Amino acid sequence: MQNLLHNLNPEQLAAVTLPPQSALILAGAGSGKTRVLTTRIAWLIQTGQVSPAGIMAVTFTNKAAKEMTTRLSAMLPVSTRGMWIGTFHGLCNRFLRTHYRDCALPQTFQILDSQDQLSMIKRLLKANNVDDEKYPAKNLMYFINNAKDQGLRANRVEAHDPIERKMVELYDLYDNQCQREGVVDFAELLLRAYELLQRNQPLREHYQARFKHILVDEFQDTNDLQYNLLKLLAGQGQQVAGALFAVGDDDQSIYAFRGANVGNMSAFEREFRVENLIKLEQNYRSHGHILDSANHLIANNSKRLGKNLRTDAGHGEPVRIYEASSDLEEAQWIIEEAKSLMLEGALRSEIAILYRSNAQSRVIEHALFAAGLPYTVYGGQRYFQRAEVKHAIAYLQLMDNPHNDSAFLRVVNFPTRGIGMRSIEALQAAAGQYGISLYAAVPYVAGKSGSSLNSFVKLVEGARFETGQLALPEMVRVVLEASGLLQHYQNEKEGADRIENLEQMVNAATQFVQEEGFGQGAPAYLGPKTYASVGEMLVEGDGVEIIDADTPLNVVMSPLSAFLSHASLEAGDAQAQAGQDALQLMTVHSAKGLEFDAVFITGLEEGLFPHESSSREMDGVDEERRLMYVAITRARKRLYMSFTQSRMLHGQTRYNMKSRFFDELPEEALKWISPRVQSHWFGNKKSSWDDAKFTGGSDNKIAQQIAQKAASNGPGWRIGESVAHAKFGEGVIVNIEGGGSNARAQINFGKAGMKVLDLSVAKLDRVGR
DNA sequence: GACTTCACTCTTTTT
DNA sequence: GAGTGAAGTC
Repeated sequence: MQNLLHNLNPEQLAAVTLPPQSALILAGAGSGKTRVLTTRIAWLIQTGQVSPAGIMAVTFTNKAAKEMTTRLSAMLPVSTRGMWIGTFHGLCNRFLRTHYRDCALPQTFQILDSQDQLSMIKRLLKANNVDDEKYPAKNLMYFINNAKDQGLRANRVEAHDPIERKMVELYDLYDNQCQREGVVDFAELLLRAYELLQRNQPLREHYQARFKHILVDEFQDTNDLQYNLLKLLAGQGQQVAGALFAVGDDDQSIYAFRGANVGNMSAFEREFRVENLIKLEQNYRSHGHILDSANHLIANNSKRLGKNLRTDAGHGEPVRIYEASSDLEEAQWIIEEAKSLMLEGALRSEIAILYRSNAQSRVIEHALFAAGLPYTVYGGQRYFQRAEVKHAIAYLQLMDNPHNDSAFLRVVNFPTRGIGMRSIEALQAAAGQYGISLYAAVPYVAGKSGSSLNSFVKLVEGARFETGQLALPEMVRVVLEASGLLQHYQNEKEGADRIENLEQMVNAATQFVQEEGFGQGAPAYLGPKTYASVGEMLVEGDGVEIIDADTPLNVVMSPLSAFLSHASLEAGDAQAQAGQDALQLMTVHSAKGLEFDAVFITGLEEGLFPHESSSREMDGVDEERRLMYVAITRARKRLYMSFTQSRMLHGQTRYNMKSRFFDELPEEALKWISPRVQSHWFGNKKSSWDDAKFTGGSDNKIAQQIAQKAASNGPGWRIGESVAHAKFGEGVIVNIEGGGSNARAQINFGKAGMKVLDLSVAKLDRVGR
């Protein structure tokens, strides 16, 4: 045990060895919070205070859960089996699978991902003749998820106006439809679990008694429903209360947009009468200048629990800041800097390029590709989200639960088999009339379309019959063939990648079966029906069935059901080119929890970072600032920031001002390395930018256009230039009209808005540094 | 019914 | 720019 606790600093040690009471650990970035969390679990078990089955550890991402499990197995001689370690969604899924009857779900219920949820809502709107202009599907989806995240069913949502009343009505219809189809969305997983525990006392008491220690990672990201679920599980206010050990950092709360409520931290402190509050402020990750920047920036947020990171590492290198002329040039600069880092010996995988939104990766990817540098993009199009993979999954879903209409519609005519709009409409009418699924409605459709539908049903059932005894990977292989998907893509010109992805699915299934402990040859369908005979079922209280704590996944789920859950819940990290040493590209959001020797934060422009939509939301800019804080604190040794004068976004060029966050960084930690070039588009003055970059492609045209426009206005002002106005403050020239003494400039003054000023009259200053 | 083309919108982050 | 949905053509 000495081993376990050595090398912990006093605060970490105190946190790890706290008595079994509720505790709140304020853990700054890079302060070793995962270490504290896992060491505490190990310590609790090694000191005999709790058995593995008494532990529940909740995270938000699958990555974090996996990491925790790995670290624990390294620390503990005992197996991590029996502990409940996972994401909120993963654990709730497991819980609902175990108690599917008690929460009125079919044993093979399936999970809708956001895509499926949206398409389902669209269908619902259509079926009910709702004007989708007035009630956009996305809004309704947001409305529903929001309600669920707060733990509210339709009958408990307050409607303030007719629009909301209608939305509530649709919410109810939506829930009914889900129930008919035997599908649940993400939020529903949590809400069902919560309601079941709420309603079912013996069950609740069983779990309360079981989980002596509940540990929550990234507590600042919990939403109201998740917090309430934790309260219920911990048995807050009860005699047998479990200890809730919450680790979080209010400065890293970046998920308010999906219902996260930082207020849960102070609510927790208050409601659980937390006496043990420990701050971890010693940072082991970043050099001084980087940490100073982070501290300085985040100090601009008002509502904070208060925390300042310190480090023993020296100042290190200053933060380098670069102003590029365009997004292309920004990418070029990143590549040059990355190359020189690698010359100094940096590993490619230790260099991260971060951006605010996924759309920004395109330009950088392009440049990296052209430069021949290997890179990996995280997030974005994930494996299980790819169209061809979703198609294959849909066939599997239909075989496990034919009433999943989303799956049905996805593949009923893909590959095409002569079932068109009219057949589908007839089918939907029949299904609506009898209140049944599309699959179940097939017998009610007569005529020609009826017979093609029938053969589709036969296809699905034939596949099920054929694969009845096969193991999951073999089953997947058969389905890929039988569905005609493989053949379809073989005939397609650009189908090679897709076929590869489909074949990859067999591997994914093989790996999954192994990792989850399903027997190598276990039939894909078999599993749940056998659990009663395994003797793992206990009966308590009013005949409530409780499968014992240690029941592994393979007892409550068939390999197929489990695999389908996995596909929805894990989405598959963009198939990481394992082993490949590559540059890491990702959004700031997905960088959370990671660290790199060198980090580039790109696109630091007003409107992009902070994002323009943030100014509309309450405390939106504060959240953007926290996001920036997360980005900065990812870096160990080197930090780069960049912004550009012009950027191609959504098909048009935009001219943004540099991000306000630059003004919130400590000047002494920064080094501005952009060349100060006034008019690099004019031929006479050679800029230090490589003019070669304008020699080809569409950018060349844009550059010429801009140069022409600028030239016609004589020396002085050009588009993209930063200016200052006595009244309006700082701005960026977005456009210049006319010439000579008539020249007028359209200037984006950010806070003061867009203005058109007469250049011969307006008093403008150049903004230099 | 299948397939192509065109016009249109919506562009933040994700379990 | 991409993805969607509607309309047009075979």
